[in-house]
Amino acid sequence: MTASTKNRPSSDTRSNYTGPAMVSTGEATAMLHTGETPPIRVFGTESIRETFDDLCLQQAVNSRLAPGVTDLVLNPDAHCGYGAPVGCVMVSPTHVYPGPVGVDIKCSMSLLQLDLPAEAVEDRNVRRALISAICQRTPTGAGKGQRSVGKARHVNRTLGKQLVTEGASNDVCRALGIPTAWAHRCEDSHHVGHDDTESALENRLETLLQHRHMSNFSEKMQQLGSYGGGNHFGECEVVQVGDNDRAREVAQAFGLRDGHVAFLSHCGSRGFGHNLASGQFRTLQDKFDRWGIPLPAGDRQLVYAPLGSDEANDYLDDMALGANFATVNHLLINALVLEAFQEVIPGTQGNLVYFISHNIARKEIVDDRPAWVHRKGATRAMPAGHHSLTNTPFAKTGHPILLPGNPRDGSAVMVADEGAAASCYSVNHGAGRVLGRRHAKRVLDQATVDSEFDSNDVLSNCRKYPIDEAPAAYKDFNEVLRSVKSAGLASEVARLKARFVIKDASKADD
DNA sequence: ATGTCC
Repeated sequence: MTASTKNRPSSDTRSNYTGPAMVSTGEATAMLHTGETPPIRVFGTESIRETFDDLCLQQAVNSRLAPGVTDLVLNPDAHCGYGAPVGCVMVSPTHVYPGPVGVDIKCSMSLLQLDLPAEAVEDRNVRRALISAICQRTPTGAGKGQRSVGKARHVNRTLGKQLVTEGASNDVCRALGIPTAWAHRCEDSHHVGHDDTESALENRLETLLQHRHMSNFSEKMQQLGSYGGGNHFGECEVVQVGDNDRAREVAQAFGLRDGHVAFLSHCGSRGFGHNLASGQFRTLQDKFDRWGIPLPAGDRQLVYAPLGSDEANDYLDDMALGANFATVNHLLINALVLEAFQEVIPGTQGNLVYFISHNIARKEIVDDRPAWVHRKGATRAMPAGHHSLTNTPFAKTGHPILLPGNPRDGSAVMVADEGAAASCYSVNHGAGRVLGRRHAKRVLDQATVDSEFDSNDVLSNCRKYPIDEAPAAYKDFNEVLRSVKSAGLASEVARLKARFVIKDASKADD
């Protein structure tokens, strides 16, 4: 296979599909018809649905028709991905799919509420000092993981093995200086192996460590507490709670403070998760080749494993190992960010509002039976009273949904409504890309992008903001949120207004 | 997403 076709479906992918047949069923809902199988539910206003290009819709159809798939949902932020679109939910009671989890296992959002009033970060010099203190502790960029200041938090091999098998356990949190209470603010603080045991993960890890592609395990553990690159970021926000009684009530239950500073983070499982995901793709693709198993729609990114097989067990174990890394990575980042705030503004206190993934498969009850719900660029959205929230702090309200928008228009905290049942209890994971990276670099102007940050008084660690990450490379966030609200999936609790952004600046000067 | 192909 040549480099140019490697990441895209082969041309015969489209042979049995004559084009999208999208039928509008409401202001922000539609059905995408696949022929024989039930239609795909699509969420998005008409202008949002126009952003779905043919390949994105084709990927949705391919995924819906793949073996063992019983449901597929397309969200307003959907765009082309690997095999399945980014911005979709795929349900299967019988199969697991690495592609519709994604290559960054448990890529997630977290929000730290600080006890600082907005005025505390008004001074540009204070914000510059915060940017510097944070960047010294939570590095950005490929391969970066070494911290230059602060409390020593070296992750040795033993601690690395412990954290990828235990997740955010009390022992792991204590070893890394993470408040143990934060584990209760996680969608999942701990992922177990395919048989629901931790020992399965310990065994799988020992097997992996004998493989060459995992020989850099200790090195990858050093990346704990770092952002990485691409669309990952850290962002200082001012919380603006919605102007209605429900928003105020829910915000209070979430621990959000109107008019106060918060810190939003987006990152995943770094090089470790990438090693695991790419290893799984290679292994499964080799087996499909060797055994002559037909690929769904001829797409190598849609390889799968039937539940109960050794292949599925290994995949689920690898996903859990990567997910545990991502969980502890986010919690450590939040601890480091709090430490940075305390250095610049002594006495600052902070609490984790929530940590929630948008790239993970979870075993959930769908239509009264267990199924693997693959959310690829999609966020779990369970409303008040949902059985899975029993004994969590959010049983009576629904859990926080953290949606990054862009540094110009803000981000959002939402809460699910009853209507979320129609989307397999899911919403979007952000704005969604509207320009590909190469396209963005060609059509967007660096000076315009940078001056927009300046006129909005949003500071950044980047001298030049990465142009393929500019707000204009993403969909209209307000229209995306309007889609979610109008479809009855979730309600807005608060907006987050950016004051400064931490991004990987290393490729911005190309 | 990922030292952007072991």
